[in-house]
Amino acid sequence: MQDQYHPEQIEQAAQDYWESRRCFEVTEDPDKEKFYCLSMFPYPSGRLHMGHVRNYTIGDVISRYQRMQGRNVLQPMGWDAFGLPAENAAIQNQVPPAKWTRENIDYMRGQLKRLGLAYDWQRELATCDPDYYRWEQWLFTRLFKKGLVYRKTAPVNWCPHDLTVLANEQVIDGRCWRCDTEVERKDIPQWFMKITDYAEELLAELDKLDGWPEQVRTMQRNWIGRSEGVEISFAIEGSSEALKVFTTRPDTLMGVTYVAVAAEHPLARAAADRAVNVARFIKECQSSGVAEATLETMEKQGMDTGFKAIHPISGDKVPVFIANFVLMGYGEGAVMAVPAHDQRDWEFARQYGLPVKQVIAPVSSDTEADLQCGAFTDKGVLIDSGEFSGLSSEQAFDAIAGHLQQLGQGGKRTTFRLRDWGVSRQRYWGAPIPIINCRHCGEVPVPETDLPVVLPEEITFDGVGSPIKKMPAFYQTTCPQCGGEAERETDTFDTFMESSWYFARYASPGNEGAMLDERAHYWMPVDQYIGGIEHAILHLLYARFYNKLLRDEGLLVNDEPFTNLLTQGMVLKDGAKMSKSKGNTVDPQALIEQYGADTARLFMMFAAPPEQSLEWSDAGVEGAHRFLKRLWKRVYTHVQVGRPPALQTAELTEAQQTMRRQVHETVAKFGDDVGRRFTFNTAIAAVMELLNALNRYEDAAPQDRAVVQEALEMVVLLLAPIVPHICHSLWHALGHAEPVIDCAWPQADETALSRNEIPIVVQVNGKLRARIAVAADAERKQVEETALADINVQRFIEGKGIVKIIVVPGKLVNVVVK
RNA sequence: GCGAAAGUGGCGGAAUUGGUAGACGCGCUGGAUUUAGGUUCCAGUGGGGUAACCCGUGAGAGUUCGAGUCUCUCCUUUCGCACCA
Repeated sequence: MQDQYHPEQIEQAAQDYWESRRCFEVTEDPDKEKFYCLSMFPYPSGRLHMGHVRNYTIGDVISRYQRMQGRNVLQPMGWDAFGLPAENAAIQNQVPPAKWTRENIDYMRGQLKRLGLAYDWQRELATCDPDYYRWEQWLFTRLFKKGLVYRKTAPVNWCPHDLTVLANEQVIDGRCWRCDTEVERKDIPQWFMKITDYAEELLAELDKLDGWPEQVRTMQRNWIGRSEGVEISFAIEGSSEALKVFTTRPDTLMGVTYVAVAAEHPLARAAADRAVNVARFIKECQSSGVAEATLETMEKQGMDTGFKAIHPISGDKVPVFIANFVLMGYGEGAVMAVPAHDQRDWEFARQYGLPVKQVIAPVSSDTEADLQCGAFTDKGVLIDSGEFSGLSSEQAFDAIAGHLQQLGQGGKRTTFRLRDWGVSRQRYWGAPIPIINCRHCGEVPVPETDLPVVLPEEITFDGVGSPIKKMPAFYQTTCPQCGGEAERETDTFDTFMESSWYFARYASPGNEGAMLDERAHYWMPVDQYIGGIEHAILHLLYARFYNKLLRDEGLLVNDEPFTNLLTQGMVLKDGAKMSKSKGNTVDPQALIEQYGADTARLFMMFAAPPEQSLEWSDAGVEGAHRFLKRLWKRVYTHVQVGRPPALQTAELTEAQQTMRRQVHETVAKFGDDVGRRFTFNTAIAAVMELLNALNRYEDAAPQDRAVVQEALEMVVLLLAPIVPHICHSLWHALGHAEPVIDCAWPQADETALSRNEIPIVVQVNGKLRARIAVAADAERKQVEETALADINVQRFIEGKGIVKIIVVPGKLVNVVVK
C-alpha cells in the first residue's frame, strides 16, 4: 500500500469519508462568510463528456479552495432535464422521454460522485420534476397579471411534409433534417416575455459586473444593442397608412432614393394582391428557415412593389421595394435606403439600378468620397440637403429630427436590438404553459390552486407532433373564470426558462409552499459561476432577466445573479471540438477507471488555463499520473524514515534556507494563481518545480528533514483542492489526524522569502548581455556601476557614447548607447 | 452578413503592470537500472553557427531605450447569432 499509488483504493476511501460525515452539506450560518460556487448544470444526455469533467473540476477546485479559506461554501448540482434530445431518443429507442431522462440522471449522478466533487447532494433538483416547474408556471401566471407576458404571432421553421415545427438545429441547409423537404417560414401565435422592459437595466448593470469577462459584457451590450435614432414616417401614394422606418443616420435622410420593406410587411401583402410576380417573390422570401445567420448570409434580393413613398421633407417620390434582408421582427419591418452612405443599400442599388445620391462629404477637403467603389459611411458635412447643407452629421441629427417632429412625421427614438423572449415551444418534453384558452374569456391563467399543470409522462411518442396536442384528457378542461368548456395551451416552455432560476432554487430546497424563501437571501447572489463560453449571451442574459423578475416579485433581494463569471473553453481533440458527430470523443469513464479521478482532475487543470480551449492528449494524462506517483513516492520515502524534529528556522544553513525559500515562494505563487488568477496550470507547474527540487535535495541532517516535512505538508495543502483524494490520504501519512479539507489554506512565511542578493539582467540597446547580482537594498547608482563594470557589457559599449541608462528596480538595467 | 475571441518550439502551454521568449508537462535523443519490454532515474532538447554571435512569437507597418504584450492594415482559425443545450 505504501510503496505504490493505488488510486482506486484511496479514492473510494476518501469519498466514503466525506459522504459518511456529510462533509459538504451546508446550512445558512450568519456568523460565517458564505461562498456560493456554481457550475452550469448538465443536460442529462446519457454520459458525462469531457466538457462536464472540465467544468465541474474547475468549480470543485474553487469550492474546496474557498472552504480552506474558512468560508461557508455551497456547491450544488442538478439537471437541466427538459429538451429536444429526449424526444429524439424516444423516437429512436421507443422509450418515453421521462424514463430515458431519469435513467440518464441516475447514471450520470454516479459518474459525478466518482469524480469526488464536493457537492451538497441534498439540494439536487431536476427541472422535469413538477415540484420544480410548478413555480415557473406560478411565476408565469403572476407575470401575466402584471402584463409582462403576452401573445403574438411569430415565425417558426415549418416542414410542409411532416407538418411539424422544426428547431433551427433541425434545419440543415434550408431543409428538414428528417425528410429533406425545403423548410418554410410560418407565422403562429406564441407567448412572449417582455425582456425589453428590462433592456435599460440589463444594459446599465453590465457596467457593474466587474467580476465578468469584458468579452462577455461586450457581447451582451452588443446583443441588447441600444441605439438612438429617429423614427420617420413616409406617406404612401394612394394609401392612408404611412410607412414607418427607424434610422440611426437621419443626417443622410436627403439621400434616400428608395425604401425597402420585409416580405411580411402589410405593404408587401398589398402589392402581392396587385401583381402575381410580387406574390411569387414573397413566397420565395419565405422559403427559408428563421435563423438569423441564414437570413443574413442569403443573397440580397428585392422586387419593386410599384408603390411610391413620399419623402417627408423633399416631397420626392421614391420606389418601395420588398427586400429579403429586411426582417419583420426588427423595428417596423421597413428601412429607408441611402445607397451613397450605407454599404448594403449601395450594393442593392447597384443590383437594381437605383440612383445613388451623395449628401455627406468628408470633413477634410483632402479626401473625397468615391461612390464608384462603395458607400461613404463616415460622418461628415451635409451637402445637397437643402436647408441642412453645411451642417455636420451631428448637428443635422438634431435639426432633421426637430424638423420631422414639427411636421408630425417623426422624432427621436431609442430602440434596442434585443427582442422580447419567445418562450413557446411546440414540443412535448417541456413544462406546460399554464394558460387556458376560453372562447368567452380569452386567455386565462391557470389558478394557483390548480398548479402545477403536470406534463403527462405515460405517453407514446411517434415523432410527428407533440403527444399532448392529441390528448383530449390533457387539453380538455373548463374555464377557471366562466366554467365553460375550454382548452389548455399545449405548447411547452423554452427550456431556457428552467435554467434561468435554478441557481436560486438550490438555495430554497424542498420548499413546497413557495418558489423561494429567506434562505435564498443568505446564499444569493452566486459568488462564482462557471460554464461554457457558448452561453455568453442567451442563458446568461435570460438568467439576469429572471433574477430581476424575481426581485420585483419580492422573492430575491439581489439585483444580479452572478457576481463573478468564469467562462471555460472547449475540450478539443485533434484541434476540433469533441463531438459524437465528429467521432473524436474520449469517454471520461474509461479515463477514470484506468487512472483514477485525481489524474483526470489534474490533467484537466494542468493542460490549459480554464478560459482557453483544452487539447486532449493521452500522453498528457500519462504525465499527470506520473506526477501523482512521484508525489506519493516522495511522501512515503520521507515518512518511512520516521518523524523529523521541529523546524528551527533561525538555525538553517544556506542550502536549507534556499530550499525553504522556494517552498514559500511556491506557496505565495500558488495562492495567487488559484485565488486571484484562476491559472491552475501555472500553479501546478510551480508545485512540479518544487517537487523536482525536493527530489534533488539532500536530506541527511535532521533539519533537512524538517525542511522537507514542511515542504511536503505545503504541497499537500496546496494540491488538496485539485487532487483531493490523494491529498486526503497523504495528509494522514504526514502525521495529521484531522482531514485536509478542514485545514486552513497555507500562508507564505515572509521571513523565508527574504533575500540578500537579487539577480538583475543587463541589456545593451535592449539586448540581453549579462546577468549580475546586486544587494537587495542597493542604490540605483550602485546597480548602474555594477552593470557597467560587467566584462560582457563593456565589450558592447566600448567606443560608444552612453545615451542613457534605464533601471527597473529589482529586475533589469538597459544601457542605451550610440 | 453581424458580434466576440485566438494565432508563441515537434505538441499542450509559460512569460501576471511594456522589461530575461519558450517555465512546467508531453515527445524526442543519449546514458544508467532491468533477462527483455515496460517502469524508474540522470543529462540534453527553438533555428543557424566550431565559436563569438545572429535569427526567432501568423504577415506587414508603426510607437518605444525596450514589443509575444500597445496601435493600424491584412491573413487564418474558433465561438455565438434568439427553437441545440
